[in-house]
Amino acid sequence: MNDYSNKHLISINSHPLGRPYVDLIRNHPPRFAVSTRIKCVQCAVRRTGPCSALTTETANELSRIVHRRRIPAGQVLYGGADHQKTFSIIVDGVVKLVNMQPDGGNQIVGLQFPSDFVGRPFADDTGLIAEAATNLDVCAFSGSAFETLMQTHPDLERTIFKRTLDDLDAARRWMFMIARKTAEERVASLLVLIAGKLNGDTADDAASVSDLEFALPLSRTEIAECLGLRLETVSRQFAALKAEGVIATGRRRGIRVCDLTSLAARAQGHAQLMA
Amino acid sequence: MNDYSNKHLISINSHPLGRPYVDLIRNHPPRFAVSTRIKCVQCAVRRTGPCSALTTETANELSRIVHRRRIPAGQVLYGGADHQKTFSIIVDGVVKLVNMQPDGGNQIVGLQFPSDFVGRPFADDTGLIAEAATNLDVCAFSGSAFETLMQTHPDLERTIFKRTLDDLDAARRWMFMIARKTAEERVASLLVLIAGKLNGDTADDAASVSDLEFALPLSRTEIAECLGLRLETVSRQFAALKAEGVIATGRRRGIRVCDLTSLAARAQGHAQLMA
DNA sequence: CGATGACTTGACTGAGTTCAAAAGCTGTGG
DNA sequence: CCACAGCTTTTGAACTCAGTCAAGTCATCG
Repeated sequence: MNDYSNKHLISINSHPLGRPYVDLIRNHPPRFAVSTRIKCVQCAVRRTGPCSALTTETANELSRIVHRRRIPAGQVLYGGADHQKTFSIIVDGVVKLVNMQPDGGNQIVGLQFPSDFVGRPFADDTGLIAEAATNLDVCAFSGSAFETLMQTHPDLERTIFKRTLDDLDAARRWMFMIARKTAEERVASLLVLIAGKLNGDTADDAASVSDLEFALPLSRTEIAECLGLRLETVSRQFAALKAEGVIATGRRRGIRVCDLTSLAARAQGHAQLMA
Repeated sequence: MNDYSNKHLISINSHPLGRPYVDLIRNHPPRFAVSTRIKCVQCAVRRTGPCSALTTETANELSRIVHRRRIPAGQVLYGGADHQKTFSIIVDGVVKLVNMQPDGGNQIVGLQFPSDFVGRPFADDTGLIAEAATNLDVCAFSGSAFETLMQTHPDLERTIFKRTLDDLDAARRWMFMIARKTAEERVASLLVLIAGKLNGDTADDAASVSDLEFALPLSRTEIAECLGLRLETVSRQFAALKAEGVIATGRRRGIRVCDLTSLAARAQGHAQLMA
């Protein structure tokens, strides 16, 4: 047993994801985006990303216009003041889609994880911005080059189309969650979602119960903005889950899911059915 | 002044939309869907529907596989038990997209109006169903024929792609509304949305203030399911808006927006700023 | 007419918000 | 190393908006 406890702590370095989340969490001095050409063969998301669905010919065309970039947390990928149109495929890190309101209250309307596509073809401003929630590794494409490529390669367009349809389904499921669930159910749902995404949705539930720990990519405020709650409410729900041994929290947004089954049950509103 | 009052009534027949909503509201004995071939030139949505964006060649191909149908309120267009895959373009009426939950509480996650495209390419079950909220006139396409046509006609696929992106934006805006607004703001927002859609979003706000009346395509229960509220709450908000002279209600879901400016202000949460 | 279903109204309750204060974490500079 | 500032997060207590339960009204149709 390691030093994770209900009271504190953990060495995040040892979390099972094997991804440099420690790196992502610390507020590095925002360095300039590093742009390099990389080989897709080495890519962490080459099996699950949009590029995996393309013909080799299209994939080659894509790789010709791509730049691998590191993007610091907080940077805007699209939308907002500067409408520099770029498209990205997330290799590592999390992006939040935010509906910014002049009068303060922001609403996070979507999260994008590694292998997700980020961008809005065919429109410049939809009132949304995409912002790096953590430091990011992305494959970035200039807007014009990418849209041109979409025109000439129907398989690319169809791939993005399918992802858009999936995003739409996800948005509607999310909407249900916000509209109908209690605070506990919402928090549990988000934790299940994030835990699943950060594990690549690979682990079957039973097997991964033992040591599902990771660093939350979002602050309490951001979680609240996701769920349509106040940050105090989110904090209280975390405290409740912790008190019941369902989760444990560590330093610096470290979190361990101690009982995924129970957490998933709570996400569905069956807290009382548990032991 | 007609017989619309704060207490009651109106002749819905005379509403300014010029559409057969009276017909839609009465519960006709559900007749079998009438299937006919029609000429697109006569189509009420030929300027705004997806078909308007196609090359004449593609439009001709489309018109070859289309059937105009009347669909009674309550019928499911896709999803649910029978996954008969069809795609439709709404000519008249309103479709609701419902997230059905086994434990009762449904959530309406989207509304589709005349000229909107209804269907889910590339997937059979997404947990959603599309149901006619009113009687419907639609252009219906068999799933296989339509998807084949999409494969061979990129302009068709792109048109649907663009609509999907718009739907996604709309879904996310809606999400914001549900997550952050008060009951009054939600009800006002929905009324503004519906009023706009039923007028084809043509009238500029100021001009149409005088006589914006129409028949609500949704019951109180459905409105509540849209907004993440209970029907009692919706009813109370209607009562409040009526008491303040912002709207007037008529028989059989008839409604008149007496003060669109005030209604829009309330939708934004500025009720107190009004006179 | 009386039955059925949609809508309204009332009284009470409670989950989540709001306001306020304290505690924890992280980085800085002496 | 400690003290401090600027954060985020936690905790507490009072309040409020919308939910819940329960009648009651209205509309439509057989």
